[in-house]
Amino acid sequence: MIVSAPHRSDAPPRDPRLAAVERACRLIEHADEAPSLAALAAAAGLSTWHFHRVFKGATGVTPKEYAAAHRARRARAALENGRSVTDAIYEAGFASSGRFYEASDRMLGMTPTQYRAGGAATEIRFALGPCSLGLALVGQTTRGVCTILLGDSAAALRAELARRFPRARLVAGDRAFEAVVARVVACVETPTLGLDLPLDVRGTAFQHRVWRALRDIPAGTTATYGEIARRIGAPRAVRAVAGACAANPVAVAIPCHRVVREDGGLGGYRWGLPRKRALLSRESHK
DNA sequence: GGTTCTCTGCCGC
DNA sequence: GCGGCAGAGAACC
Repeated sequence: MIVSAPHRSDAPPRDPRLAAVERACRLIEHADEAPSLAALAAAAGLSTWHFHRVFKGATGVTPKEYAAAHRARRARAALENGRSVTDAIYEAGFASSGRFYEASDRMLGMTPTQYRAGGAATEIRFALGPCSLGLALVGQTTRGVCTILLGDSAAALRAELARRFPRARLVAGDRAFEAVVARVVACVETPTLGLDLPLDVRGTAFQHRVWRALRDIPAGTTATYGEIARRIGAPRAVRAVAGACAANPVAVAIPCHRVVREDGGLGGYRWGLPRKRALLSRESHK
């Protein structure tokens, strides 16, 4: 899901600008090569600059990001259908194989050949560590920390890990890995420390924007969902922001607990409101 | 490494 | 609400 874009089957949106954005999305999806900003704007009957703003306001991502995400989706689909890597490059509309390989790391998290083989090559080391909020499960790929889950039951956390990474090979962490867990636990106990470990988080372009904005919220302060939406330049995407917060794969490292409701309420928290409350109170007293 | 394209902040209508 | 510019940065060749 890249945008909360309206679907074709619905009644046509009353807002003609939304309709124009929708048409632009379809244009991007059906073109062999991503249409230029100027072409999209012309089709929408707006200036390039204004079209760009309207598009981003409605979808939360820029036309280019939308096109890139769509291209990535096409490449994934082609590879999943067992096409050769060369075919996938062609079908997804990449200009050259060099670009494709360059992009594939971000897009697939692995080389295209590995992805085609079912992603079995991804290995995630993980371990559980006790902390004052219960248990923390930390998972790490060769690139960085890919998941931090909080909970009370080791079995439930392991199940959650397997559910999130159904194709990965899950390997119990060794002694060396304990250090990583310790760092994460320290970050839970003293959230103001932050986590200086590399992260390996996958998400849509929109989710990455939100997550980046969350990491910019200073410890000890909070922001509202609406503020985050404005900071990423998508003031109307408040609900989508909340969705991206909920999809945060690395608790505490990306401080989604610092996002609260406009009315002063805490809002929700994937790992339970008591944990959100505890984290916030810890930060405010430092 | 130069050029083109994208993106955003700002202003004017 | 919309157009337009400037300037920075990214993408491209």
